[in-house]
Amino acid sequence: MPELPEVETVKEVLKKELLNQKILDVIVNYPKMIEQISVEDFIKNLKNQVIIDIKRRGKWLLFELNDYFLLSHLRMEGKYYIKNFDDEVTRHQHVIFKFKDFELRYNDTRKFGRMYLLKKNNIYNTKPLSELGYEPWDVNLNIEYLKSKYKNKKNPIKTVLLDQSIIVGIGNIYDDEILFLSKINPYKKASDLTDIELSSIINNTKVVLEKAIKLGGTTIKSYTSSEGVHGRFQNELLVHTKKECPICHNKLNIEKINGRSTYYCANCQK
DNA sequence: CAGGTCTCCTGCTAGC
DNA sequence: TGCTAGCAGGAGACCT
Repeated sequence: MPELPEVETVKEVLKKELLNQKILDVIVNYPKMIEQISVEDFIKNLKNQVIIDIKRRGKWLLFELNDYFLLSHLRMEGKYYIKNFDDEVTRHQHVIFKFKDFELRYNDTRKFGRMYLLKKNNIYNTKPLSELGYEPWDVNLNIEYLKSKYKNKKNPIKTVLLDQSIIVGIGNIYDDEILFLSKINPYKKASDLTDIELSSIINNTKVVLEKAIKLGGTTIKSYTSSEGVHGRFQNELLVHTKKECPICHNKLNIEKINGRSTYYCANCQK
């Protein structure tokens, strides 16, 4: 499941292939994937646009074109494949972008991914990007900021860390890793966290995500960032998917918190 | 405003 | 062996 490091990896892989390439045609096999505008307009507006840059904001991929930004959220299983024209189109390849010498195919088994095509001006102040909180490395992400955001949050910190309007990029896997490194029990109410705990969360978010980016993300089950690209961070996971605490060797708790499977050590995380 | 629940999807798995 | 019910999960919609 793509979280920030996986999207960062996809971005880098796609930049190598797609910069300065002109979109010649687009095929949409699953219209619900396109938000806000009709498939007809989506295709019409994309034709002849050149990919000037590819950026990332939170878990969103941003394809910068001449006149638009194409936003793509991979959600659970979205992947981009570079294919030849005559490669077989499988049932999970929902959007196909045709370039001069190859095709870019958006593949998504569960069809949860979404795309927006937005006029270029002011995209960071337009939904969906306007709803996002700080990047983990933003200097504005500090204890005072988290305190103000968490003040009225009675939900478990496990749940609140997933809230993209506060900090972007954390998904269910890295959430568990961050809380383990911070020695914080996932059930602890966000509003009850001390300054030291908030500081730990800020630091460990950066530590975990930076390391995952260096290793090309995490490959669990079906998720690969791009065809043939496998992350290696899964080898570094401390608690998520694990059975035993790497520090005290107690058996890890595996429980559902607000519907999300959560791995933690009840002994080390207070 | 905060929080709970439902929804979207399909592949996989536990259980019979 | 073959079937099905149930589960996984990011984020938005909708309700309280």
